[in-house]
Amino acid sequence: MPLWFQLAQGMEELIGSGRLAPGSQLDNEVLLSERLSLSRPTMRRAMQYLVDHGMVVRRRGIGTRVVQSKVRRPLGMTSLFDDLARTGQQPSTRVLTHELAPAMAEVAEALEVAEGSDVVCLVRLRLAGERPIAKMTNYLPPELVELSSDDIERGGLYELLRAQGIMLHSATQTIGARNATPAEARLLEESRGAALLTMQRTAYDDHSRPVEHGIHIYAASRYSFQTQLLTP
Amino acid sequence: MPLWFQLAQGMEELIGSGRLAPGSQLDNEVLLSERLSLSRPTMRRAMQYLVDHGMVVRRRGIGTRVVQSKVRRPLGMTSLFDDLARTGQQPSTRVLTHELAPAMAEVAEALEVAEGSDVVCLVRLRLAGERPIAKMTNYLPPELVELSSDDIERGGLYELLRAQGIMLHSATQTIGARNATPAEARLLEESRGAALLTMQRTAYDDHSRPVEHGIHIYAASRYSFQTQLLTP
DNA sequence: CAGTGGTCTAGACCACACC
DNA sequence: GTGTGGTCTAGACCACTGT
Repeated sequence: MPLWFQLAQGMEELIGSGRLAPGSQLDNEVLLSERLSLSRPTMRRAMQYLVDHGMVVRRRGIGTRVVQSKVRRPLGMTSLFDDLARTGQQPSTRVLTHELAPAMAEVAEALEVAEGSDVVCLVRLRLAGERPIAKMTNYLPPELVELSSDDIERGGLYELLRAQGIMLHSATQTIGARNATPAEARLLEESRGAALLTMQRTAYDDHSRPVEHGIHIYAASRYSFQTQLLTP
Repeated sequence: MPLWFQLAQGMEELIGSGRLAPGSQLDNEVLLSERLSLSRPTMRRAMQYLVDHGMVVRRRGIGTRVVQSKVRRPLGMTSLFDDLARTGQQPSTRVLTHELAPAMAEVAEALEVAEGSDVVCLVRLRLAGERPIAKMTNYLPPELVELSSDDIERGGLYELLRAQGIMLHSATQTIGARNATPAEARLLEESRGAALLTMQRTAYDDHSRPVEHGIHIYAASRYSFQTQLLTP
């Protein structure tokens, strides 16, 4: 583990625990690096990490201050479901469909395969406790991956892909909303025409090959997305 | 302008224009830095920028490859509205309300002021061409900012804040969905009970003071959010 | 002015992937 | 092996802020 990362983790711990108080000013980086017998670039690398994760603000001529800690969220997108999982509500997954099926136009375009060619189609129902909150439909190129339904019920899809040596690199998401069809309302235990959150996502590996396309619907009355973003 | 940034921009340009072909491998960083008479750390700083922006993939022992260019979006969140603006559909803004009003509980909490104390309340209607697509409600601490409705109709709210020396630092967003009330449906020219996309956002300046809280609703049939994200 | 972070250099060694 | 990116060091100068 790199020195600078250990350093950053240590400081993150200090900030998170409040031993470095929100709003307080850190010592300057030259002093800090001397005190820890590190070079300044190493110290700066750790500082950069803290800045990138929104934990401190640095200004030339002024110094480095710990950000007033709001709700500390990881960057990027999290969901209510993650929060539920953390706060103890039993989340679970039920596999509804797991089969080879011909790709619809949208899927074929996203996965860059011929329309109508076979792709892995996976439909899962996500539950919090006893109540369903999302229907997640995923499509994967068939040659990439060998999945068992058991594995899928247990862990996340992305962990499985990673375990097969597929390095995820980037993804594009579209978040929208629409009214539920009667069947969807029934499945998610919502009323007729209830508002649904929708998300489509295409994930790419580090060769820019599409690895997964998902079309998901969420019961909006019990689900939302949170993002924390830093203005660049 | 820093050397490494000019370098990064130059390479970004080369990649964007296709003179560095997608999928092609770059020369190793030692060679590149020698050829340009730069130190390796400077070259690495530029490379890091390209990695952070998803333009290249680097792997130890392998090399640096240009990512296959998908739709090149900026990182973070963009919206259909931005796309409309770029593709020429006339976007416009109409100020519906601009007044001092007592803060509701949600707003008071977000802006960290006493419930019922006065805050600037700003309600805008966003239109694409002739059709309304969003109702945006913003609350701002009254002492922070002096706004004219004219300014607001012309430019974005964030540009105005920046012009007043307020440095935005971070924001938290929650994206959800719900059914439109009759009044909302009428305003956005949607049918009764139509699905709406909702977004609440609180923005903070670099002293971690809340600077703005927004409660926005979007006509989901004509609006969605896009995000491009890199797996860290 | 003194103090801060930002940039840049020159060189060393290490960890990993492929042959 | 050989070649790649990743880490670390030591030191220099610059740009900005506040006094």
